[in-house]
Amino acid sequence: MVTIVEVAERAGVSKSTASRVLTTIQGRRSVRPETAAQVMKVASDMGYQANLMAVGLKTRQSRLCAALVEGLSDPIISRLVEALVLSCNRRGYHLLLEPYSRFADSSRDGSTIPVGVDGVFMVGERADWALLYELAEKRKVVLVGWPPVDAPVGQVSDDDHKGVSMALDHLTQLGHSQIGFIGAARPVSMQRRFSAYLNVLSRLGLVCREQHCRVEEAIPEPGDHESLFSLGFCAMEDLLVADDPPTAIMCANDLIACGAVQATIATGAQVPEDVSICGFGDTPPAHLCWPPLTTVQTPVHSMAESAAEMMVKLLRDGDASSEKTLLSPRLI
Amino acid sequence: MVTIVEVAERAGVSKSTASRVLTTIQGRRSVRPETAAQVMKVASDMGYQANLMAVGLKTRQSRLCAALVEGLSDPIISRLVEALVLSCNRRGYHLLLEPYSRFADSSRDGSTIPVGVDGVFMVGERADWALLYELAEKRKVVLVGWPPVDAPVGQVSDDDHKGVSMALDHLTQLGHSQIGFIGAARPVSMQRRFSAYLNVLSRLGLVCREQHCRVEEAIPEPGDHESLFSLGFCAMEDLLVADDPPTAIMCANDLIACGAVQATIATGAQVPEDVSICGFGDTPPAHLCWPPLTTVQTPVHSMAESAAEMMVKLLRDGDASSEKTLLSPRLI
DNA sequence: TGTTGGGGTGGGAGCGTTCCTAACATCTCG
DNA sequence: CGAGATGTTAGGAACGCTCCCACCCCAACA
Repeated sequence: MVTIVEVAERAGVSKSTASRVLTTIQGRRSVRPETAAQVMKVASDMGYQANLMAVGLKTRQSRLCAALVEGLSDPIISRLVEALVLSCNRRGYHLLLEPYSRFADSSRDGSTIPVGVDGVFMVGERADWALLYELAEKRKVVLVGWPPVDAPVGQVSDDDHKGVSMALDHLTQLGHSQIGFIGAARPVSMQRRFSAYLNVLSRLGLVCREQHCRVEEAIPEPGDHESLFSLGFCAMEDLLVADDPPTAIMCANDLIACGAVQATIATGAQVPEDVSICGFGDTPPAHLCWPPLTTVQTPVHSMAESAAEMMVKLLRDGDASSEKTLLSPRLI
Repeated sequence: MVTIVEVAERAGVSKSTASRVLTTIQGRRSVRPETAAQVMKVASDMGYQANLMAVGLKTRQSRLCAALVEGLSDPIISRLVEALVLSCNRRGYHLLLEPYSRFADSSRDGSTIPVGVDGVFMVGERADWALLYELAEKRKVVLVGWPPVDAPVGQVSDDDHKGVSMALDHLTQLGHSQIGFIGAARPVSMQRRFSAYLNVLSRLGLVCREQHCRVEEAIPEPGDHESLFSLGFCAMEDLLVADDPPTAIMCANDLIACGAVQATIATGAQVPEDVSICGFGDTPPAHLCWPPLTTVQTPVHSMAESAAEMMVKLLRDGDASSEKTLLSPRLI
């Protein structure tokens, strides 16, 4: 472990000068070029790396952010987190992974997030408002993938309405007019997708038949693939045996869509010849369906990029105003 | 931000005493019970939380570990990481998520792991030996899910051989004798599964026919679901049209198995009536197949638990000896 | 020649902890 | 009743760093 004083001694300068050279990003602040070069050389020769703890203690910022995530095994979440790590690193920040459910267990006071982390990303779509407000009091918070909320925190989300709209446009262009929906009443993202579905349908001049929609009341656990899959499977079985079944189905996410596809195939029908099925999220499961699923791609990379950018801006400017970014998805 | 001196002042003691009370885990070291209780009360009233940076600077340990992971979007990896976070937290450690690929980009000198993190988990099955040895020089390293390696690092892995053995036992009990295999030549886990397959087959007194095996040379990227899926799909299509096709297939992982199942169904055959298909990993995709896949469950939770335990032991005892743990999977 | 000014540099305090050492109080026993 | 043992507490240095402040030197100017 080589310290800055050792570097300074070897370079024949004081630790102040060494510090000045080593911490200055670009704007030189009055240090002779030769001195700077010398310090730089010695530092890299000795393999000097600043001690995170000491810097953090002194400057009162750790360049550490926490990512509060619930259900990392959810494919879309894991892709989002993966992208977020990269985006943060690119800006000189490291990411601390904190599970969310733990807060529900404990006194949910957020105290398990160590003092010293600069900011917190809350990623997922399950909202714990109490925790959010508490966290926002002492730290910068950026919500990723959450539904819009009225709080002084940064927010990045994908545009569900636009995604649904794109999907339904696509389906009507294929000639469908009887378009059903399968989803759940919660979490909020699914709820929003359903209302977007209703909304877009009326815009397109189509009627929504109640018997073409299945919105389950049971709230699936995050990351619980099986129950989502079987939700789609059962709902689809149900829809297919009814009179006058829909010719196309919009699903609230890919897992549900996979279930729906399998159910359709199990009854002997063809996808997409007999029924068109559209998913949402462009998660890995979408690639595991055969035939491949049509799906709305959540823009994980640009979401992560925006979130990280928003965080550094929040941290730099201390701007507490609630900034919101909505990103458009793409149809695959 | 409330410091320990403020707590001490309010409690009417010196900061030393406050520190003694607050840091002592259980074994009381000579502080009067009433004093301790008083300090405790004041601390919790004021919402005192020790400053991570200061503690880290002083004690020279941060209670921070880095998880070097490649391909978080791989379902088994994300489940493993999720479990690892929990296991670490339970032991008072926080987990820093670091992408792996970044090291390949940069000078792969591991310098992006901030000074101060106590230990590094390397999770995945893609081995970068150079990086490993370099890391192991200055830090405690625990390998999770890696193939066994001869280095002074902790190692936790699942028992591939046993898993394959269990699966093949199961298949033979169902009456199969013509058991094929689909996999790839890399990463090492797949390679090991194939050799386990050959091994177990001969133990069972069965012959391995070359035309029943497909071991692809192309190495799939971690987290690349599509290529694994299509690998399984194509290989299975191939196997089914051959003369005297196998009646059962052991796949090197779940994604491949999913592809194989879909390919079988696409040709009009029934699973498992006509062909039995077995996966490996018990990843979410296994639940998305219809009919549900038989699979070998990787014991992610116990792997994470062992890895975390091994890390704290390594950190505590400074024991550099290479400890290895093999954990048995379960058949689902 | 004395004064100013500014570029370049060193000294040192202090960030919030932990922990070593010394001091003090109380008790035990010869 | 005093020496030593024991238990409890306070003081202060140190961890590695940043940054404020003071300092020095030399050119420029009066």
